[in-house]
Amino acid sequence: MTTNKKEDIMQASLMLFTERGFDATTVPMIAEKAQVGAGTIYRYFENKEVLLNSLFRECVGQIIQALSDGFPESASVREQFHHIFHRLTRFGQENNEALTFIDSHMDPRLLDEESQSKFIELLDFLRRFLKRGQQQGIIVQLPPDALIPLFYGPIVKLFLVIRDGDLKQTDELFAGVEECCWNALKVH
Amino acid sequence: MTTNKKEDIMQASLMLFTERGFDATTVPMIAEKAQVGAGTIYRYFENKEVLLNSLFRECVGQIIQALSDGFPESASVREQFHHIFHRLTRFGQENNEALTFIDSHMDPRLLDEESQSKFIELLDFLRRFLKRGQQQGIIVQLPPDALIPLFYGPIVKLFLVIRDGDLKQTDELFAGVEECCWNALKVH
Amino acid sequence: MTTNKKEDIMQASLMLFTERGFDATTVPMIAEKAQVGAGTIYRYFENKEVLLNSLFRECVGQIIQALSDGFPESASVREQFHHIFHRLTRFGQENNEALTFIDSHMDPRLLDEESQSKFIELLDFLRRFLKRGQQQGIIVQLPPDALIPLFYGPIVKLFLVIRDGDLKQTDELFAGVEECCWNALKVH
Amino acid sequence: MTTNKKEDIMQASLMLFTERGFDATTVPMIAEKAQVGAGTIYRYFENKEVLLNSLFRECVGQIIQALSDGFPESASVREQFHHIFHRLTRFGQENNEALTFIDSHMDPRLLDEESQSKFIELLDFLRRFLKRGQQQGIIVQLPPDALIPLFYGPIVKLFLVIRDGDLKQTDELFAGVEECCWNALKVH
DNA sequence: GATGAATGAGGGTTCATTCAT
DNA sequence: GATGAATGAACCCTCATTCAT
Repeated sequence: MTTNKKEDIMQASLMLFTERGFDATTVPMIAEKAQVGAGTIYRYFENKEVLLNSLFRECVGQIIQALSDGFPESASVREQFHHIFHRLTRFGQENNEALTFIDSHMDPRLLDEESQSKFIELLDFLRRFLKRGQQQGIIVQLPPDALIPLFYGPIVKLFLVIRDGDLKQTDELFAGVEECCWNALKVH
Repeated sequence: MTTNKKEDIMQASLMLFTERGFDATTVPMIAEKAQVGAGTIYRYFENKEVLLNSLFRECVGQIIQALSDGFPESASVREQFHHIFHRLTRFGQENNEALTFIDSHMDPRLLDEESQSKFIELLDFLRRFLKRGQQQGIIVQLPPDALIPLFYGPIVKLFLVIRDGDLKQTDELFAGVEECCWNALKVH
Repeated sequence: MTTNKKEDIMQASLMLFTERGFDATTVPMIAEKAQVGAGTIYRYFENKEVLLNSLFRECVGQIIQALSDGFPESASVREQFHHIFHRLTRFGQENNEALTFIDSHMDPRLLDEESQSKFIELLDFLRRFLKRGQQQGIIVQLPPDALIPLFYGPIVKLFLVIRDGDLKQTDELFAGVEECCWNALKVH
Repeated sequence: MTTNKKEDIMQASLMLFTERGFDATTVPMIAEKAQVGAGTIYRYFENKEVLLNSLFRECVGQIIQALSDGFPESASVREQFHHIFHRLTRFGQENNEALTFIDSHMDPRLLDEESQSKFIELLDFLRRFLKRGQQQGIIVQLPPDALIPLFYGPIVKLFLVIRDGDLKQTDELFAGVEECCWNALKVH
């Protein structure tokens, strides 16, 4: 089977968009990294913006998948949080760019309706978890949208710091940060 | 007194860079918003990139100023954290763009040495605070660079959510988030 | 076979640079005359200045070629001078712009090292000829750099006058001028 | 008396136009060299092009003056040529730029009617001299416009070589070149 | 299907010229 | 009269996109 060009293009864009940003990434750059002709990209994606949106949806979808898959519905809130945190960091470790890419391309000027909906789907998953925790009196009573930044923000930033080489990713580190984030959320 | 054009240009750029990003902001856009001719911008800034760096340094400097000014050197770690959190959120409230602008333009491709140093100055201020707290056994023993995201990240994200209109900024909200962030940092 | 765009661009630039000068020639002008898109020029030449230098080197190279090719090494000084004068004027007749172009673009602000070297190569060819003539006591004892203007200058100017339509180019004219130039050089 | 600003501006332009060419010389450059404000230039000259033309006419006028003044109407052709050659080189020595400036700015796109007429006046002076010499059978029978390059061209080029520092200007040099040029013109 | 040469709209930037001081 | 800050037209150049091969 021939190598999957569409996959190559998406992989190359992901790296370049993450590294340089959408605007600073040129189509020829993507073509070169993906080892395809520039015109080939237009066979798979209507234009650069559509490519971005496909990529964005794909990445967000993967995260939602990672979070939903095997989610311990009936476990304790703490255990559910562990699942979320663990899956998020594992995803980040396996696919370092995706997390950063999503975070730095959440621009309504670039994302279409569908991409934005997809991201809201992710937020809703997190909101639901938080609300259940609040109903059980375990998670602090603040608007969920104010709570999400308390663990999602640190995770994203953490991978940025790691990527810059300023921090080594170890299980201890993630365990420590998880504990901190949980302390941020839980009622004391 | 004549209006200060340089100030107008910086103000306009700040808003546009924050809103659209550096690359998606054109010089004519800045000129129009600042109500000056496009050429005028080049009387004050060598080029668009220099303008970005001036702005970046200015904003980071203001934050450092806000944090250092009246910092309670001899107060408790908790009180010092309150100072930092309060000044940061007050700065964000008074100057909503600046915080977001800095966070979204920390690109080594765009920032020169001096700008990066200036930002490190800010990080060092926060690192010193965290280390003192750790020496007193009050703040958890994790690398400071892993701790900074635990309160700096949420604050930045919070203002993004606020700017998108999804959340109203109230004293209660900030007080609540401060408590959460402190819980994330402190030893339990 | 497709038309050679690079060749078209060089031909168009040669005419325009000669007619209007480098600074007064815009890239769109070149594109229009060469019947290519403006962007196409940048596929073949890094920028306008590189185009100028390519053109300059090409033209100087052609002259050197025309002079060296079949140069009568063992003939008399007079015959060698005839060769030089004849080839120079024939070159000027066949390629009217090139001579004028070179003469009017010998600007160290525009020419790079390599272009300047190439021109020195041409000068050296002429200097060597003059020195041999001086050693044989046939050409007057003045610095070669003062002698070159005595025949190279008039030839260039002659083609300027011709181009302005003030003079018709005939064999008699060139023969007459050659005789004059030789009289300028030779010991009487 | 205050320093003559108009004179300063012309002097500064002469140097810059000669050194860099008309197009590569900016009005602020002239202002700085002339030690006046940029706006001041427009008090004396309608625009940059008018300044060029004033300068051109002034320089050509000075040469005509230098040639006409004390011209030995009734002397021999050889003596008349000596007068012309001597005055031209003396002018070049005293005012190195002017000669080069004129030669490199003889562009119909830049010069107005009047400037071109003024230059024709200079040419006519030279043409008259040549025709008289031809009538006396002393100067070769070629179109005067083909003869002028034989001594005017070398003189201009000579000062270029001198300015580039490749040749020292001495009386012997000029005497030698004069002899050569005369040999080019005279009937043998 | 795949390519990359070609295009031209639109960006950053310069600079001749104006005009309020 | 003199100034130089301000302007905006016009430059050079980039790059998303097309299309002949």
